[in-house]
Amino acid sequence: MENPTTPSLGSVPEKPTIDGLEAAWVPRWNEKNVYGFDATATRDQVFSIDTPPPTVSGSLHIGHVFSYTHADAIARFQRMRGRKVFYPMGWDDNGLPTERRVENFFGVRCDPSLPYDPSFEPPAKPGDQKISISRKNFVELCQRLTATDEEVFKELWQRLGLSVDWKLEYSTISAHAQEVSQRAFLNMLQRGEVYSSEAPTLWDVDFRTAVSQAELEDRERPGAYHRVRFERSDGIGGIDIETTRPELLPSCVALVAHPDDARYQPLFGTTVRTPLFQVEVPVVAHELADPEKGSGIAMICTFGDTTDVTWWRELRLPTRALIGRDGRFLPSADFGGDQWPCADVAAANENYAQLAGKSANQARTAIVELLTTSGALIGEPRPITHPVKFYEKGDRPLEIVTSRQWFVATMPHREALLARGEELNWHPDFMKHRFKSWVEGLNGDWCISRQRYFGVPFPVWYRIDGDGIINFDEPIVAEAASLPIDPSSDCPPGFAEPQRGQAGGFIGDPDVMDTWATSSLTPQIAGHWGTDLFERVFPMDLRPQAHEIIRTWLFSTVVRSHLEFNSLPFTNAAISGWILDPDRKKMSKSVGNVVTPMGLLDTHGSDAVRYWAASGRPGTDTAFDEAQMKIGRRLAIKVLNASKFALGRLEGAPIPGVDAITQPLDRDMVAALGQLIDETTKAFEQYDYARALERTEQFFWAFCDDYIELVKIRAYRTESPAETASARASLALALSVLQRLLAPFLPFVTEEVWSWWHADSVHLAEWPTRDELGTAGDPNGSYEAVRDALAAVRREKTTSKVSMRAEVELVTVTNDAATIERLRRAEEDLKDAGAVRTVAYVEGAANYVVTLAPPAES
RNA sequence: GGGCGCUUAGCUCAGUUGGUUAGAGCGCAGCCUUCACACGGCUGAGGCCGAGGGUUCGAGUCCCCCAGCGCCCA
Repeated sequence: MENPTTPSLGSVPEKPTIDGLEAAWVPRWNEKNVYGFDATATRDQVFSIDTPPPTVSGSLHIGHVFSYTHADAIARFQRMRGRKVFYPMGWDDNGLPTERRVENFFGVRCDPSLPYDPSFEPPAKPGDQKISISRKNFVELCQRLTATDEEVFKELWQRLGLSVDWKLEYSTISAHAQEVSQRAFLNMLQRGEVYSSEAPTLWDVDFRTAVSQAELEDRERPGAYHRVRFERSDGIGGIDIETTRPELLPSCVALVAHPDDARYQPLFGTTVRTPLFQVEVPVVAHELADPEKGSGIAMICTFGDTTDVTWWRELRLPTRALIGRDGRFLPSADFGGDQWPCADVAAANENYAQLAGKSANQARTAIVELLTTSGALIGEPRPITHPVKFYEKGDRPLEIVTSRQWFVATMPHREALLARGEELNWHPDFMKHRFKSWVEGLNGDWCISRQRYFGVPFPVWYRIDGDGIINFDEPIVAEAASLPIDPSSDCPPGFAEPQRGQAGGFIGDPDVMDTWATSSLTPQIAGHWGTDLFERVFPMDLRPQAHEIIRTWLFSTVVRSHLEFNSLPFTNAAISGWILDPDRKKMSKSVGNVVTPMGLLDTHGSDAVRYWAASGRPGTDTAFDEAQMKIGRRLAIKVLNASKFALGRLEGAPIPGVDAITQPLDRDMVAALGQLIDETTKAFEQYDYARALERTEQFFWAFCDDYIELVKIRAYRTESPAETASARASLALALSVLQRLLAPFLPFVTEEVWSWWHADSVHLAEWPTRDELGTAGDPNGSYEAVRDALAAVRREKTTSKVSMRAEVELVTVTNDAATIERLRRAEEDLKDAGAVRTVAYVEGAANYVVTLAPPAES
């Protein structure tokens, strides 16, 4: 390595401190465009990162700091290796979380039927009663709030030291992101990969929107098995079924048992009558029926759960849906209609009247009463606890409601998607199983439409025929050049605004896209799909993210890229773990709210918090541990002090090159340094930042505690120029290498100390290589042998309760010949570091006898 | 029910193709008012590597089985 500089330490503070380094360096990095992407770089020179866009309406928690630090360490490593790093930051502002926050923050509610009010201003303080506003007004408030959220997030990210190129900032609600979303949607439509259909869909009755399988979660809820008797149509006996949802009895379309179930085999093909409603339903066979569950025979209703939907579809059963979009039973049912044969319509309607307008819970109470009275309820309901499907952000169990939705046809591509999962490099590798089991468990196409307001609209309209019937099958698509459009305010080609909603006219698609339908396009959005830039960054090199969104973000991105480009969207996925409470439980809200990321950065310093984060191994859940941050802080301070001291030894004269490294101790230390470079480089190449940090840290402390101590006097000594030069060259080399190896983890303190002897940023310096060591490295065992002897001297001083500066009269080293030779060649260093006067050597089993000098007369 | 991961010192964790007396940090104890660092330094005491079985000259490391914890999927 060349060291043309003569350190001039005029800029080194007398008492250096790590406090305030963030405030000093963030603006300078911005000014000097240290992290700017070189948009002229060719694809092979680029390292591109598909940064997760955080949901801005949520607050950033410590888990974000954790995983974003991991990605940043990798970005910094790649940048120092000479790659042109494409590291954007996006904001995910679409979707329900933002809507909810806007409703609460401003005290408003969206009513799409209202006209836009350009002069609307929300009240200074939200009132008890929410104000209804138009969709456009609502969206404006969403944008206003997310804009301020984004500023707060950006400040935190900069403070944390993320080496993002802020010129590449994007948001998922921007016109650009909308344009990309709509274009990608239209491409899929053209290729037949997306379709709309009136079908049973998972439905949240509070948000009144469809949700997708990826947004489900099971929650254990109390319920009860109700044993209900159906009378056989032939009049010879009844069949008892068990159900947790007796209120769906009027929606019953069949009974089902396993085809191999001998108890029910004779009944397949026969019919039974539902109690209370006297509807004749068949007894059918299907393998999904569980003989172990309840009485082994179940009622199929349209629709109680997703299994009902499967049975309904595969067995071609009629539809008798009775739950509305508000989760309440419809006002009436068509008993006796074409699809609804009924032996006693009057009784059925009378009983149904007890359910009409009620919620599921209320209806359950009512029907249990009716069943009890009629004698069809056998025994008492048996309480159980069972998993119930919820929308992850919802408070009431999901219903299944038939509605028109847009779907991406994922099911035909399952095998191909599984192959994509295999093709992707997962870090750690075992995370691939999450993807695999998710794809294998898919039970339907991906529903991407949401009946919400704040999101990307579908760029289509529908013709209304002369009779006022909407033709959903042949949507009018927006012209590519016009994107992005909002079909609720923009007019389709060939129509005029007055024709909206009129017979013979058109109507816009009312829905918005699922948030994942947009964020699955982050490579296209960030990389400006369609421009020259995209070719330079796609497929991305790295997707860093947490494991909880493998089934959503990672999966959906793979789907979109597979369909659009027939490739993976990124070649590597680095999956971060979760932050757990110190008691190993999932981080609780209460703790997360008390311990804000910004507060931690204030208390410990950004480098310290990053140190804690980078200590968490890839994919491993990590305990929230402020003690670890204190250790990181200590390391940062040590970097500061050790650098100051070492540079002080180098001051005043040119630093010799590596050819000057001639002393065995120095050459052995440099050999170890070379090994460290190999190890950390390899670890980083495998995305194992934690190992790189651990090894570097370990080396660094030994370097400070032992090597600097051993050579600090020699580096000053003038009577033996070669030995002095060797010490000075080695110190400079090791210091330079260590500062650079630590730079991805401790960007602030390393930049500070680097600036004391370099003009350019350490973050643009070259990642250390063995080449720069020249032939200086020579693994000869001296470093370890001398450290061992020094430890023996220190041990004696400690047990004798004297200062480390106390003089030692004699050290008698007993050891094998080779070790003795190593020590002999570094004897002066040992004497310097241990204040030793004489060293004697004896061959034999390893032992040190340290004789302290009598205390000096004072 | 299927799958994945974890179980090593009081705590948090390393331990990369199996190789001599198992490592680090924190904490703890003791010492050192040291001229880079008291936001420090030095030294030390702590472990039959979750249980059982197997392969091997040799197992924390490989195989089988069991248990506990966590997560993913159904």
